[in-house]
Amino acid sequence: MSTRTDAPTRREQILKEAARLFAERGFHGVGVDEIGAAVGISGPGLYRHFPGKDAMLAELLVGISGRLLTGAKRRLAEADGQAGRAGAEAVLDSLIEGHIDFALDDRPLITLHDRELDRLRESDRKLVRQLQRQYVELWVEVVRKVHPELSEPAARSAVHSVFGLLNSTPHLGRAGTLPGRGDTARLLHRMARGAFAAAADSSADRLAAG
Amino acid sequence: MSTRTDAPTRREQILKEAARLFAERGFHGVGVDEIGAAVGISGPGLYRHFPGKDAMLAELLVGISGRLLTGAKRRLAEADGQAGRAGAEAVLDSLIEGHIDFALDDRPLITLHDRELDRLRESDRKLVRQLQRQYVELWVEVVRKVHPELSEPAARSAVHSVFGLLNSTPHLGRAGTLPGRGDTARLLHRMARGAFAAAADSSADRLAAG
DNA sequence: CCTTCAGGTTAACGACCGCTAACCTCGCTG
DNA sequence: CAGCGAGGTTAGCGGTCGTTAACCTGAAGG
Repeated sequence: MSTRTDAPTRREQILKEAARLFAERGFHGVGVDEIGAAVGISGPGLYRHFPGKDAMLAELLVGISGRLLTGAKRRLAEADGQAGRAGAEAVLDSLIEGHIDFALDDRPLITLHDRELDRLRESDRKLVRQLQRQYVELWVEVVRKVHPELSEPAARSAVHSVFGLLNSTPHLGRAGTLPGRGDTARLLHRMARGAFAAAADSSADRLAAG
Repeated sequence: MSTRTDAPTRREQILKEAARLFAERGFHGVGVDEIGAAVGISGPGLYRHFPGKDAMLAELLVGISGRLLTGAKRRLAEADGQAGRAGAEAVLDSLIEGHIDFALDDRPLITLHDRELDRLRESDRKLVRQLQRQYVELWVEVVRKVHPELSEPAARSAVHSVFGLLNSTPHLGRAGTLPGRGDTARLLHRMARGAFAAAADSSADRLAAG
C-alpha cells in the first residue's frame, strides 16, 4: 500500500493548504494571494500549477469523492466470499472504519465535501455527485444485508444520517481537549452501529407523538 | 404559544430570504442585490432595515442559537419534577424531538448554524458560541442522567455526533423523494437514541482493530 | 395644505479579487 | 557556454461587491 515517504510536491502543498483555508473561511472567503502565501509563493505564482482557483476546488472535491469510493470498493472486495449476515457485518464495520479514518485524518476535506459542492462547474459537480451517489448506494446495499428489515429509502436516509454523525469530527473540540484518536474512533464506530440497529428496530417507536 | 398568523414584516422577509441564500451559496457567495431582489426591493434598500450585510448574518446566527437554547430550557423545565432515569429519558426524548423539529422546519438555518460562524465579528461570534455551549452542556447533563456510564468527555463527543446526525436533514433528498416528515422524524429519533445507547455500551467493542 | 418621515430609488465610489502580461532567474542539457 | 523551460516575480486590468449619497414618494398628523 503506497505509503509515501518522499517530500510532497509543490502542487500537493498547494492543494493541502487550499483545503485548509477553504474549510476555515469558505471558498469565496479565501483569496489566491493567501493560498500562495501559505506555501511560500505569492499570488499569481499559483497559475503555474493550476489553471485557476476553481480548478483547485474541483480537484479537491473530485479527489475526495473518488478516494472514498475507491476505498469502499476495495474494502468490499477484500471481505468478499464470506457471504451471509456475518460477512455483511464485517464489511459494514470495515466501511465504517474507513470513513472514520478519513474523517479523523482529513478534517478539512470532510468539511469541504458537503459545503462547497455548489461552487463547481456543472460538469465537475455532476462527476462529484455521481461518485457520492455510488458511495452511498454501496453503503445502502451493505446496510440492507445487515438489517434486511430496512426499506431502501429508510436505509438511504439512515446512511446519510450516519455520515452526518461520522462527519461531525470537525466539531469535536478544536483543540486536543477530546479523548485520544483511538477512543474517539471506537466511540464513533459504536454509535454508527447503534444508529443503524435502532433505525432497523422500528418497534422502538413506543414514544407518543409530542 | 405565540402562533403567528399576521403577515411577516419586511425585516422578517429579508432575514428569511437571506438565510436561504446564505445556506445555498455561502455568505460571500451572495450579493446584497440578490437578497434585495428576493424580497422585491433592490440592493441598497436593505440598508433601511439593517446596518450591513454582516448584521443580517449575525442576527440569524444569534437568533438560531438563542431559540435552540430557550426551547431546550423550556422543555427541561416542563418535564421537571419527575426525577430518576425515567424522567431523564422523557426529557431526552423531548430534547431530541425539539431539535428534529428545528432541523426539519428550518433547514437553511441549520446549515448556516455550523457553516458561517467564522464570518461574524468577534463579539457576536463569542455570544453565539456561548449560547451553543450552554445548549450542548444542557444535553450533556441529560444524557449522563440517562446513561450514567458515560464519562463527561465521551458524553460531550456523543452529543456533538448526534447533532451531526440530526442536522443531516439538508442532505436527505433535495426533492421530496424521501419518506414523509413524520416517518423521517421518527427514524431520526430512533437513531439518535440508538446512538446514545451504543455510546454508553462500551462492551460492544468486540471488534478487532483493523 | 404643509410637514414629516419611513421606505424606497439610482448613481457612484472605493476596495478587493481573479487573472493576465511581461519580465526575471535559475538549473539543466546539447 | 548558449539556449531553454520550469517556476517564480511585480504591475495592472476589469469586474464585482458593500456601502454611501442624494433624491423621490406616498401616507399620516396637526
